[in-house]
Amino acid sequence: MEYKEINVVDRLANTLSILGDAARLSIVIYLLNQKANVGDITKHLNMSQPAISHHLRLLKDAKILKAEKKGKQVYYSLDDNHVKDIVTSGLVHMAHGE
Amino acid sequence: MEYKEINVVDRLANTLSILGDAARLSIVIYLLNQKANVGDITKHLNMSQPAISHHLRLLKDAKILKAEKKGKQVYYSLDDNHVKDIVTSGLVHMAHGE
DNA sequence: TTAACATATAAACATATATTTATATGTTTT
DNA sequence: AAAACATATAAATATATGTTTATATGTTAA
Repeated sequence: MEYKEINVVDRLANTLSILGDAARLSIVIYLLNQKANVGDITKHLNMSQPAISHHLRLLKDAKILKAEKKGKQVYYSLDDNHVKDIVTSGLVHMAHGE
Repeated sequence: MEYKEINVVDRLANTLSILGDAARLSIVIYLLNQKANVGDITKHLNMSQPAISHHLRLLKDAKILKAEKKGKQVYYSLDDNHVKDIVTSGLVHMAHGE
């Protein structure tokens, strides 16, 4: 018997809700083609460092990002390609939409 | 000059946040292959009718669903195929994921 | 080992969101 | 026109979420 029994719809809803925040979505988009550490991301988004860390934790908990410690910085990158398709397909659609 | 100047990222984030709720996502999935009225949806989701109406309004405001009045019932259906790809691709990924 | 740096955590606050209960609006049928 | 029905709206409440400020943890450099 599985550890937690959550259906596909609930899991997808959770993933989409995590992606459904402009700050987090910007982070994910920034990381579509590169990995970056917290300082980089903080500068890129122009937000406070604790706020960024908070969002990064949510993204990591949702298995959207993974973290890799390299000296005193922590580099974040996409955990896999599950989300990449959703985001890029979303971006394409938005670019077309009215 | 445009009425409101919202960039692609903000609009996508908004769409994803609307989809990122289990009740609303269930409604959208239910409507992937059919249109249905509020009563149908209410029975299908086993929620209160006002709660369903509330979610339907959010989905309509986000241009995810459109409404069509037919007698005393209101039929809801996908507004276009923008969202269909996002949801179906999301479902596929979740079905594969761990 | 102390200082400087990078990131994470915690508490506090403000805001947003979902759900219920009650009621209103609009449509058809009798 | 009244009754029955389908849906929408409003107010109230509860809960969740994002941001700030302050501080803690862990790592490298001096």
